Parts: sequence; structure tokens; C-alpha cells
Amino acid sequence: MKQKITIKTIAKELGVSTSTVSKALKDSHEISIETKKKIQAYANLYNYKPNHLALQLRNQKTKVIGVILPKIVHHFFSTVIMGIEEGANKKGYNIMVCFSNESYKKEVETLKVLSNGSVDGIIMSVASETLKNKDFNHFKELVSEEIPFVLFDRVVDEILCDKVVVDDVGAGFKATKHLLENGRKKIALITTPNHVNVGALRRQGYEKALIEEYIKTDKSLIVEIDETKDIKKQIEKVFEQDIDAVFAVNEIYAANSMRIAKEKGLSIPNDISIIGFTDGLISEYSSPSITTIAQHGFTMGQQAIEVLIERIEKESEVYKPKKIVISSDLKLRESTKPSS
Amino acid sequence: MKQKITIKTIAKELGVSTSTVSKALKDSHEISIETKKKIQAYANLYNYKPNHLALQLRNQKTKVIGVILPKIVHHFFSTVIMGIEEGANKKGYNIMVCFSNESYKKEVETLKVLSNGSVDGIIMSVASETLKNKDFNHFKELVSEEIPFVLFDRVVDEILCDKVVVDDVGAGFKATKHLLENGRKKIALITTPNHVNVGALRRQGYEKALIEEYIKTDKSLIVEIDETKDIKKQIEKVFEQDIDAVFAVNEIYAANSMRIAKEKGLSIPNDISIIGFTDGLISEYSSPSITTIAQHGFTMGQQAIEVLIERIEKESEVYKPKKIVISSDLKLRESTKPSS
DNA sequence: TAAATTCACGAAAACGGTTTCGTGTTAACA
DNA sequence: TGTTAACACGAAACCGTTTTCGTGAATTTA
Repeated sequence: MKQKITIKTIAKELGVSTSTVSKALKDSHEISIETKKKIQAYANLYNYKPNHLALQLRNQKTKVIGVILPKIVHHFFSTVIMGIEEGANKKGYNIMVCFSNESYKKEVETLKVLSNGSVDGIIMSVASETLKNKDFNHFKELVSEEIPFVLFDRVVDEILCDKVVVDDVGAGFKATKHLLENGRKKIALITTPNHVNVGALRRQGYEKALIEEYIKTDKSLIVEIDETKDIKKQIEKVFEQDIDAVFAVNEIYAANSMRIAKEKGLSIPNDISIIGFTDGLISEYSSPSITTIAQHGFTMGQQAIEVLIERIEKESEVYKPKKIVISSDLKLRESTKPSS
Repeated sequence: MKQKITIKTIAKELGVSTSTVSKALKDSHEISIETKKKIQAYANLYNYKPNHLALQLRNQKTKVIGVILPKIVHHFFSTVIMGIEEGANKKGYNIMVCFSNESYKKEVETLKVLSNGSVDGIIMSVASETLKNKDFNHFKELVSEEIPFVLFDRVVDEILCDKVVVDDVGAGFKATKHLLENGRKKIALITTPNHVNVGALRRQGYEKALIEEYIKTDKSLIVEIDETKDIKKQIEKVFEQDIDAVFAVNEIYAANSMRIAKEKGLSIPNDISIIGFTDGLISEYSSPSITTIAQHGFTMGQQAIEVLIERIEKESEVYKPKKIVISSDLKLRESTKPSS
């Protein structure tokens, strides 16, 4: 890289001190107009840009927010990023995005890198492996260092920090209720293993809705997908039973379910109804289009960055962690019949 | 944030100089074993972490790569990010991701922020508005400052920097050829406005394939989508003509085309064949699934970060910009008949 | 025993800025 | 004419770290 022009260069070249240059560039009243003009002209000519690193070191802040996501090729998470980025930019922050790839080890490493002063605060969603291990020491350490820190979507309750989540229980309830109102009785649930808490919560909502209708949960209707194996095959099993609806906790499971239903010659939504989660492109563009729970990722991102920046900029106050719950909506499409 | 422990604190507390502490922590032979033990124990106890900002300032490098994308809620771009991130991490770099949101102004601003020393190099894909304006001064400036810089996918030829692109002409040719081999004659092309160069190149491939079969390009079969308006409506127009195939330059256009075809009662791939671009989830999960050109975003990301880091780390060499062309594959699925 | 080495550590500069606190010169005032 | 205030600028400290170059004491060598 080309040698950058610094305040020192300007000072030497113009025969003044660095303080004078610094003040002149800030248009300080301490400096005479001629000197300012001369310095500013020179700076402009050589395209002087203040070195951010030096400023960061002096100000003890970076104006950068670290974001750690389990994955990115994923509609929900990329929407959240958008929300975070928009909010961050508005307040003059940039974001540094990293991925854990659902791995505990990578999550720990990434967190270590980010927490050494590279960022002013961190927003993250927990890797599934971490949720499974239940090893949260890296989070505890972060909290004890008092680094501003917010968790979203996949959060861990025992960590005292700000959190932004969707009302997963409510969403699961809404989805199931809608199917019941369609007259469905044998509703399959395609979900994640129970350690992924959002999956567990959506399941609670599912069960709650069934109980309200005096239907006993039938464990054989519940499939916990192991993502390391063939997803479609796992879902196919539940189709061997006599089911009339599917509630899938994400788009991929919903899309797979629909494909299986079609292959079995079932008509959607006449013979079987399908509801997904995450209002992504698959749900929108498949045919029939899929009724889903819209998670409002963008809003989540916005909320997360908002509380984080507040935490960063008003670090005086007593620390009382906030939990923000974003409500989710049922987005009706063609894969379910409208409730009667 | 809690007051961080620094080398100075340790030095003062232990009654030695900062140089001694620094050396002790690096296990230098200059320091006696007892002193080293004492210092290391203390550092460990108080969980000392070297301040990255100070290191960056001293070393004049950040080990951070800036990435600017036009958008993120997009299968191709998020795949590229994955590739970049993986490659960067391997070499000890982190990535700072920003978005231009297809806006010229935001692109310029973001570039300015990143080029003040916050990053060691930049990878980006150009915003569509910039391509339309044809105002590339911000890139020229970057190049003149000799900041390592690579463009991918949406590149601009006149800028002298490393580039990673897919063989768009070849891809367009392949797709069209495949349709022709299926016996299709009236192939609609759903593309972007011509200023988006990837669109223009794919169109060249399309035209080339037609010429080889002595078919004259029929302008009425080509739709240049204006994304600020309703996409579906624009595509519907071309369906008023008697067409037997659609080549869409991205997933969304392909999905929309399929939906329209279905609504018109056309059977896919019997009455009409459809080919998309970008091998994303929509193509995979729609039914029928969509034959597409796979762009290998992950590979592109890997290649981009590889040449960038090479540029950063061997800045001695003479600057001879590289252009890496990634070949793309036709991924056959249900929306076209296999070639006979 | 004098000279040369080795050892263990510290002082200071450097990275690129900002900011506080002088200070010498000139102009205004009494 | 002496005092004061305003003006325009510079010296130096600071942010946290690394690294070069000393340096005094202890040890080895001649």
C-alpha cells in the first residue's frame, strides 16, 4: 500500500507543528485563517484522511459492532443482518460479521477475537452445538468483562444480558391453532432436536394449542430432525401415518414436507395443510405458496442494535438486562385453507 | 465497559517496566524465569488481553478485510460471503461486511469509511446504481491509493484491479443451447437492464447460442426487468406471445416465470421449459424444481479472498491485475427436459 | 586482577492522532 | 508607558503496545 499522508507529513512540509495541523483541520478558532487555508488546501490536495486506528486508540472506541451468526445462507439471519446494519449505520457504527457455522469451537474463538477491543459491542445468536453442549462459559466471561452484549433468537436464559426473541411459544400456538380451526386433527410437527430452544418453544406452543382442543399430543407425530442426516427421509416417515397437516419449524422442513405430500399424490391444501416458519423466498415462491409464521427478522435486527448501542453509549446506568419479545404473524398463503 | 487491564497496569503493580512485561508475556529469553512467571501469573489471573487497536496501530495492519455487497438477502451473495469468510479465517483475517443496498451514494460512503485504515483490503461487488451512472471515481481513487482491492461478479472493466467473475457469456450460452437442444425455438429472456453487466453478458451468450442455430434474436422476447416496479407483471407481458421456453438471469425471475406459466395452465417442462440462474433454495425446492446455472458463489468468495490476501502480503511485486474466471455449470432439474 | 561477556532489565521512540497548557508577540487599554 | 488581553501557535502528554539500544551488575575469561 502507498505511504499514507499523515498529520506529521503535513506539519513537516508546511513548517508548522502537528497540533496546528490538527486544529486547522478541525477549523479551530485558535488558528489564523491564512494558516488554516494553507493547511486545508494541502490536506485536500494530497487527499489526507485521518487514520481511524489512531483515533480509535485515543478515543477508546471503535464504532464497530461485532455480529456472530450461526450461518448466513439463510433467509432469516440475512434479514436480521440487514436490520442490524441499517440501525448501526444510522448511529455511525459499522458491523463486523463473523460466523460460528453452528460450531461451539468456532463460536468461542470468534468471540475471543472480537472481545479484545476490536469492537464496542457484540450481537449474536447461539450456535446449535453450543446449545447442545450447554457450555456457556464464554458468554459468562463476556458478561463479567462488561462488554455490551445482546443475544437474539437463539438465546440462553441463564446469561444476564439483553435479549431479543420472537414469541416462539405464541407463534407455535398460532400456527397450530390455525390448523385446528381448519378442522385438522392429526397435525405432524417437524422440528429441531430439543436443545435448540426455539424449536422447543415452538413445540410448547404446538402442544398448548392441542391441549386447548383436548387433543393428546401423539409423540409419533413429532419428528426431531437431525440435520447431519437426510432431512427428507426423516420427514417421510411421519407421512406413513394418517396425517392431515404439517407444522414445520422452518422453511426447509416445510418445503420438504410439501414435496413429499405432492409425491404421495396429496392435494394441498385439500388433503393436507402445511405451515412453515420464517417468511422467506421459498415459502413465497413455491407452489402452492406456503402459509408461514413471519419472524420479522429485520425488526429483530433493528431492536438488537438499538439496545446494544444504548448500552454502549450510556454505560453509566445500573445494568438491568432487557428482554424484548417481537410478536410474529401468521402469513396466510395457499398451503392452508383460510379459517372458517 | 469495565476498565481493561493493560501492560501498564501490570508494570506498575509489579514494579517493573512495560518493556519487561511485554517481553515476559512473549516468553523472551531476555527476562529471568522468575520474573516471567510472576508476570505471566499476574496476567493470567486478571485475564489480560493485548489491545488490538494498539497492535494494529503499531503494525500498520488490521487483519480485517472489508466486504461491500449490493445486498445480502440473496442466495448468491450470502454464499460468496461464506467463501470469503472461510478463506479469511484460515489466514487469520476477519471480515467487516457492509452493504451498498444497490445505492451509489451508500457505496461511496462505505468505501470512504473502509479506506481510512480500518481494513487491509477490500472485496466488493458493484451496486447497480453505480453501474448505471458509470461513475467510477471512487474506485479510481482507491486504486491510486494502492489499497488492495478486488471486484467480483459485478465488476467494471476499466478499473485496474483484481477481478473474479463467472463466465457469464458462456453460462448464458450453455443455458440457451440446452433449451435449443430440447427443441425449443421461441425462448424468452428475462434479464436485468443492460447496465448491469452480468445481465448484458448473459444476454450475449443467449444471442450467441441463437445465432449458431441461425435463429434471429427477437427483441420482443427479451424483457429487461425494472426492479422498482412489479416484477411479475413485467414478465407476464412476454407470456402473451407464443413462447416455449424461458431463460431467466436469476432465481426470482425464474420463479415468477414458473408461477405465471402454471397460472396459464402450461405444463412444465412439457409445454414450456424454464432455466434460472444462481443455484439457490428456490430453484431446489420449487416444484417442479428449476434447472439452473450454478454460479459457485462459495468458490468465487474463496478465490477473491485468496488473491486479495496475496496482494496484501506480497505488496512488493509489480502490480499486474488478475482476472479469474470461474466456470459455471448447468444443473439439470425438472423444469427442462434432458437433452436428447 | 583487569578486561570481556553475559544477564536482566529499563528508557525511549514509534505508530497517528487529540488536547491541555503554556508562551511569545502584538494590540488595546488605563 | 506600563499592564493586560487577545491572538496564533508549539510542546508535551496520552491512548497501549513493541522494539532497539543502553546500562549496571555479575560472571567468565585471559
